[in-house]
Amino acid sequence: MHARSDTAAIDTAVIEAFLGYGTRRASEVIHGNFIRRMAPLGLRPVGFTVLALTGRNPGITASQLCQILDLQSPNLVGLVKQLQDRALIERRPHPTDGRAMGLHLTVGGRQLLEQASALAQAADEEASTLLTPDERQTLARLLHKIYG
Amino acid sequence: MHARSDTAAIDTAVIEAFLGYGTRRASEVIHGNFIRRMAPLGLRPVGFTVLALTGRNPGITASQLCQILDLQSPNLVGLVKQLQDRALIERRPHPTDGRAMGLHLTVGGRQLLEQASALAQAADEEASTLLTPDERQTLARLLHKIYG
DNA sequence: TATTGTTATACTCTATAACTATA
DNA sequence: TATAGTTATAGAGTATAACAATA
Repeated sequence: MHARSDTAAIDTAVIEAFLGYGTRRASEVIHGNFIRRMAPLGLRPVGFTVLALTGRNPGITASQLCQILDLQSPNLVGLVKQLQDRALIERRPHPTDGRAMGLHLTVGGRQLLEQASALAQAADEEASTLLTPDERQTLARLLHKIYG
Repeated sequence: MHARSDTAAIDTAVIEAFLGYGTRRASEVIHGNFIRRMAPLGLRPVGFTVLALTGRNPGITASQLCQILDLQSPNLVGLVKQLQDRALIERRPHPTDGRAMGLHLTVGGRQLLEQASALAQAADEEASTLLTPDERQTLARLLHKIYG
């Protein structure tokens, strides 16, 4: 459908009062920007966060990523495998835990992360043109009080 | 996995700076509260918003719902059908457009919406206990500047 | 010609159960 | 006994193409 029906007279205040609705809709807007801009790099939101966390925390494990990003480990396996196949990350034996593998960025992974970070920043800014820098910082702080 | 690895030493600031990350994570927290609390009522987030919008805007069409909620119409068909099968909403011919059907709440639908609204409010509050009433209002306002 | 609503279908994301190897 | 990582699988959410009826 190519919807063009008139919605001007519809009262939406009843759902916009909910933070669950506002966070979801705002998330989808930025998510859409992100997907579109990051498509040429072959990165999706979770893949980007994995690259970013690995870049800042060399040797991080899949288990730690799952805890921080609230992922189920079976869903991370394939993603890590893809990043490894693309030679963006390496898996090395964990120095003290024989069960675990430490993740590290390759040179190519670090280069891609730099490009991706700029695009992620652009996706953020595209969605928040109506916000002042102060408001953006306030928004990030209030959101962290919910998920942190 | 039952992750309990130590994440205290992990630097997460690099991703928490992004509004895309913050909105997504906050959305997932409230979403989880919502799903858990709303399960006994058999309502999911989108189903709730459809009931709420229909309750406040009797005669609203599927096309209008799709525009407001940013849904693809094929994905709304089954949901409306379910709500209709549960006798929560009725579809009546649109007064001026022979193609469209106007949606209306039944008495049971209005009763369920009342219960669901209270649970949705509880899901919001459970997630925002660290926010003052002022901060919650500010958060809703800033989010609306992104998705509105 | 465009829009409403529909069916069928595919793709992504997420969740659960069960397994191994190691702690 | 518990955790790290893996496999297989199922469910939910979302997307596109194509269609009939009406504007």
